[in-house]
Amino acid sequence: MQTKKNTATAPYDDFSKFLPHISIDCCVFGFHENQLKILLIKWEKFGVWSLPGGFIFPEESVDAAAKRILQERTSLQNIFLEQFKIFGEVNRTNLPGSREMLERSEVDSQTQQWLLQRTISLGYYALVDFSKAIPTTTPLIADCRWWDISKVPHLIHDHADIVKHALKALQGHLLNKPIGLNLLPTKFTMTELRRLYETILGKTIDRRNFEKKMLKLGILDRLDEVKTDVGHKAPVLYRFNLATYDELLNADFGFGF
Amino acid sequence: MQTKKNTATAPYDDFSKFLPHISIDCCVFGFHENQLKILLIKWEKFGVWSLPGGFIFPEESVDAAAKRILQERTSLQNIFLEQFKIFGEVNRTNLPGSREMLERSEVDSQTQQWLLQRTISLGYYALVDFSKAIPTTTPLIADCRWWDISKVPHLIHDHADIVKHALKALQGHLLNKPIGLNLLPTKFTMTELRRLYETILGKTIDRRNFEKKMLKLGILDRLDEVKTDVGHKAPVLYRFNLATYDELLNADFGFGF
DNA sequence: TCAAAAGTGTTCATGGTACACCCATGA
DNA sequence: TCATGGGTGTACCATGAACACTTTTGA
Repeated sequence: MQTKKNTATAPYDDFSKFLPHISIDCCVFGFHENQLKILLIKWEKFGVWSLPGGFIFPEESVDAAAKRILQERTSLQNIFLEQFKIFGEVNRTNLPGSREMLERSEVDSQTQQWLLQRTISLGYYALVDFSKAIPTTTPLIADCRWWDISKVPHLIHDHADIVKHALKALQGHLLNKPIGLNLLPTKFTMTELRRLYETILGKTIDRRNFEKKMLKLGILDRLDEVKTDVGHKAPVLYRFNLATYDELLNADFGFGF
Repeated sequence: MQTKKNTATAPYDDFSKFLPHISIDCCVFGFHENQLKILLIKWEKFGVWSLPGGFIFPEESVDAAAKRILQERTSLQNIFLEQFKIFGEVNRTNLPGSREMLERSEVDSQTQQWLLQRTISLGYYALVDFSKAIPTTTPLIADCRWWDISKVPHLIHDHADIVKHALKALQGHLLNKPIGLNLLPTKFTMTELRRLYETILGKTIDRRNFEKKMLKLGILDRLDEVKTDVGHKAPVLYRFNLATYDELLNADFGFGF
């Protein structure tokens, strides 16, 4: 796995350039080896893992800020982003442990205050093609890497809660947002697509019924190409048909009525 | 319709008590005479209609702020609230027209600055029992009343857009949030429930099939009571069975797989 | 030759949709 | 007595769920 270093980023003392009391936290999901992955960062001075996040410039829309933050972390343009929840409890950045952690670190008191102050976090999730994202560190961020969703380490503040809610949102959006399109590489097998659904929903799905249903949706193009070197019968590759996929997403859902 | 006056509210010059750059805007929905209604306020000094909204105190959670804002406007406790979208464009509070409107008003320049500054709005919708909410004015708010959702007047800033997104969220939540429970009075007829669904979805639903499906869900108790004085055969009244309703909402939705 | 996953169809049960007639009530 | 909506059942169709055997490939 590739990791990039980016040394051209804002130092601590630039926080005053941002809007106060508002942050963005992002759950970046990827899919690799039939596992759902999440991108986490480790703060250099605190030695604690956290969701990638950041703050908003006064002349920048919230969506643009989220995009900027993620570009910095993944080196990707055009990331699929969804805002899923606001985390607005008064003490979420000042829980037992947060203050102690900061005080133990070598961070100046002005920065400590910024990081401990009451902050409303806007929760986004992002879907990226695992094979194209390049986890990128910056001077403040000692590590940035993928974690299996079932093995995330202890996280700062309420970030474990944020991940939980992001997963729930992802489940709810599986049928009406382009989740597969954004998490899979351009060409994929039916089994890879099914594993993605199984991982997100947390249950197994009948192989034949899944294929029938997916093909009937009309959003997949079957390619004249198979995936070889897999140790068994070579499976056919598919890709999403963007035109019909868009049509489907824009269609009404009927809601059963 | 009852309207209450509340004279004990913060004057203009108290804005500095709130967190800057963040506001809450609420789409309060009610249901009356088979029509979906929305509660709007009219600013005294600007003469323009707007969503009820407000700001957040430093020591108050976002949800608590939304609750407080709505209690002030409806005199209701325990309002059903859902955060549905963030409105984060840079110029959303400073669109063509906003500045002119404020300059024409008699509002002091400090207040003008507060109202025109870049503000991220957290969009909530609320569902209330129309018959129990009491639209309440305050010294700054000259009018507060229900509008038919199809007849909302011109609104300040991007509030028309906020309403549009709230409606879409409401449609999406119709099957997995307690929409009917919160919009209808305790006792209601099957037709009233169906009209609510029809209004929100914007389409007609077969009367017999709707009743069958609703009853099969097992969330309705049929009462030994009818609604009289209706000019036709007296319809049976129902009420929601909270226990089975909760069970249903907490259940998985299957997502078709 | 063995292990692992691919490819492929049918049956059954459930749920959705379409549809029409008589009844009770208040004006 | 009339207008309005209430109450009720069936037939057809579409969709979902369950389920097993043969084939291909790489190790």
